[in-house]
This record gives sequence, structure tokens and C-alpha cells, in this order.
Amino acid sequence: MGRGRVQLKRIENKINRQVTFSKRRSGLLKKAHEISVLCDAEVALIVFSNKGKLFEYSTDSCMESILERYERYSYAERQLLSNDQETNVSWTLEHAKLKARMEVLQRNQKHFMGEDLDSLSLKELQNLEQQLDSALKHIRSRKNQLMYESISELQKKVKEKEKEIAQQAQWEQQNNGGVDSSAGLLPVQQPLQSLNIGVSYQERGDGEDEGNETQNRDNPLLPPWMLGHLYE
Amino acid sequence: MGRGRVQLKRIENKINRQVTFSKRRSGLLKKAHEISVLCDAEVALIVFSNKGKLFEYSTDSCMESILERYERYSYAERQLLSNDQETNVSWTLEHAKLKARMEVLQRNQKHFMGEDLDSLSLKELQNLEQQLDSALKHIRSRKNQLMYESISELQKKVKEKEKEIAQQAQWEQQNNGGVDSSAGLLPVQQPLQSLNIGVSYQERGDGEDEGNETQNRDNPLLPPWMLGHLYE
DNA sequence: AACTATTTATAAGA
DNA sequence: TTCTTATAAATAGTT
Repeated sequence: MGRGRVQLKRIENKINRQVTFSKRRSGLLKKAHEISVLCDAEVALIVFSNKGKLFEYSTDSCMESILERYERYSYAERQLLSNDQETNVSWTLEHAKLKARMEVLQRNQKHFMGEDLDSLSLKELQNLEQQLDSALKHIRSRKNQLMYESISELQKKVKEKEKEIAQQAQWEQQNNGGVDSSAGLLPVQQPLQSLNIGVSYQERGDGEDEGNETQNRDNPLLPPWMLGHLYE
Repeated sequence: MGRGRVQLKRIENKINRQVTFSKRRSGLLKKAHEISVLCDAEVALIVFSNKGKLFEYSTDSCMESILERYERYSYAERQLLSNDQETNVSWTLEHAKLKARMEVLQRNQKHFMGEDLDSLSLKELQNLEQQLDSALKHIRSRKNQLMYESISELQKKVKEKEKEIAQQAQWEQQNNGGVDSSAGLLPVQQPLQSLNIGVSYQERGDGEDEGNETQNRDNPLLPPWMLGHLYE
């Protein structure tokens, strides 16, 4: 409709295109409005210009509700996404809760490590001391148990080795009249080295090493007793 | 454009309206497509008929991306929500990390409380013992400091009270020849009660109370030494 | 759905 | 951009 036919292809002349856009845009909006009124239809029209400018028309100026209706109507997929949005709130909440618990745990950890004690009252300090005392008892008990098991195992192996050596000595005695019968007198030393089992336990003396436990202060992810090898 | 003018109002004749809707709809879609091609614009057109049937046109058949662009462009409010969606990935990640750290901290806390020790090796147990030993030293040091401060303050107040009483005794002696000069002989007892300062410290004996620290096992939010009053 | 008289939209020019 | 105008396109009413 105009002085000449138009081919359905992009108008290369920039000015021309801009003018045509302006004219056709208003025509389109007008027609959208007309069909909306005449035919009692719900219309949503969104136009982005070449340059990114937005123009829109929507029946009753209620774009969002029409778009929502569209989403509902057309894509179950989208529905899932919007569900995500709805759960965002509770998710944020859970996240905040988690953070709060983290902070409490970190604070506790510091207290357990003898740090940040200034914020505790005398009563709280007493309870903490009691707690650690009790924990230490458990830990030492468990340690003793482990050591005992280790020693028991060692003794078992020592006895086996003793038996072996005794048998060998008996065999040698039977075959060449006995070369060295004193082997059985060193049943402990010999097996301990050959078995190569290290129980490097040593009871800690009190009073040295005072500042060492602060090295791990800034890394809550690694418990300090996992870093023992670093100090050795 | 037709044989007669049309007023911009709802067509009451149902058949007529339906026909007009059909004609105009195709015209509208055509024009939407034309402006899109001719002017290099991005167009989204959604039409719901009177009866709820959906018709749509979108440039490059990419309705969702145009609608997203619209949301981004038009509502800052919506922008925030869609941004949330984009950061969901990294957020999920952060959440997972937080959870992992939580678990490590909770495990540590149990170890600090002398629980779940079976999973630790002898070496780890030694390091833990050393850690707790050191922490206990700090805690006891801090406790002693608090007690010392408490006692110092008490002594100061006692001295003040003494002075007061001495002054009063002197005054009484001057005025009625001395009624009770023995008041000055109890300078410690008297003020201690009237000042009402409780230092309820008591050194813990060893060996009793072995199972008590497990009461708080299921509540990582409350450090056990905050629950001291529950045991009393 | 097809036809067609008419209205409307708009291309080109100012 | 807006106005004008010639003409293409859309479409109301009819068949």
C-alpha cells in the first residue's frame, strides 16, 4: 500500500528502514488494538527496533498477565522454571540458616581450641573446661586401647618369630651339631626391626610448644590434629 | 477498509466477530512478520481469541528469548529474579561447599568432645590430645585471670567497707562514748554478705560425670558449655 | 472461502 | 519527524 510494491526483504537504506519501521509500527499497534477491541481478544505485542528500543501493546495494558497466560498455555517447561523461582525464597532462607549454624560451629571450634576465650564468662569457661577434660579422658582411653592392641599384635608376631627361630635352631642342631643356639635369646629385638612396625607413641611432657596450635587458626576445613605431620 | 466504516467497539454479532477475528488475525500476523523482516525488528505477538485459543507470531520463531529480552528490558524487578536464575548455578555450588564445610566442622566438634574417636588413627589421636591439652591450658589460664580480677575487686570493696565501719565506729565513740567497738573486728565477713558478689568457682575433681557430655550430641547449635545450667 | 467495493495503511516525496 | 498524496493492501459486507 503505497506508491510502489515492496518486496519482503530487509530494507537496506538505513533512513528508509527507520521511517518504514516508525510507520508500520504505529500501524501494527493500531491493528493490534483494533482486533483486541472489535473481536474481544487478548493481545500482547512486543517490538524491539533494530537499535534495541522497545515498543509494546497489550490489551488492558496488562502485559504481565497475558505473558503469564501464555506461559501457562504453551510451555510446561517454563512452568518448572517459574517453580524454581518460587522455591528461591525458601532456598535463600535455608542458605542463611546454614551460614548461621556455620558461624556457631566455628565459634565453638575456636573455643575448643582455646581461642577467643575473652567472650566467655567464668561459668562458661568452667563448663568448657569440664567438657574438654572429659573429652581428653575419652581420647586417652581410646589411645591406650589402640596402643594395647598394637602391643598385643606385636607380641603375637614376636612369639611367632621366636617359634620360627627355635625351629630353625633345632633344624641346624639336628643337621650340623649346632652353630649358634643363642639366637633364641634375642627374640624381641630381632623381630621388632624386621617386622618394621612403628608405634611412635611418646607421652607428652607439659609446658613446651605453647604457640603451635595457632598455626591452623585460619583454616577451619582442616582439623589441626590432621596437620601433625607438618610440625614434624 | 471495506465496504463500510467500522466503529472501534466490540462486534456484537458472534458470527461476524468470529469472521472478523479470523481475517484481522491473519492480517496482524502478516504485518508483524513484514515489519520484522523489512525493518530488522524483533517482534513477539500473542493473541488469545475470545474463546481462549492461542495464536502467536515471533521473529525467528524464538518467542521465549524475545519474552526474556522483554522482561530484562522492562522490569528491573523482574531483572533481579532472572539474575537469580543465572547465579543459581554458582549459588548451588556455594551451598554445597557450605554444607561440606559444615560436615567437617561437625566432625571436628565431635572429636573435640571425645566422640567418634574410632575413625582416628593413633597419630591423629595424639595430635588431638595435644590440641586439647593446649586449649585446656589457655582456658584455665583465662579462668584464673577472671577469678583473680574478681577477687581483687572483692578485696577493694572489702577495704572500702572496712574504712566506712571504722569511720562510723569513730563517730559513735565520739558521740556516746563507744557502744560497740568490735565492729571493726569483722571487716571481711560483714561486707562479703552485704555486697552479694558470688564467685561460685570450684575446682573439678577427676573421674565422675563420664557420660554427661553426650546429652548435647544432637544439637550442634548450642555449645555444651552454654548448657551448664541444665546440669545443675 | 471467494469476490469486490471501499477503507486504510503506507512508500515516496516534500 | 511530520505532512501529503498516490497507490498498494486489507478487509467488511456480500455471495
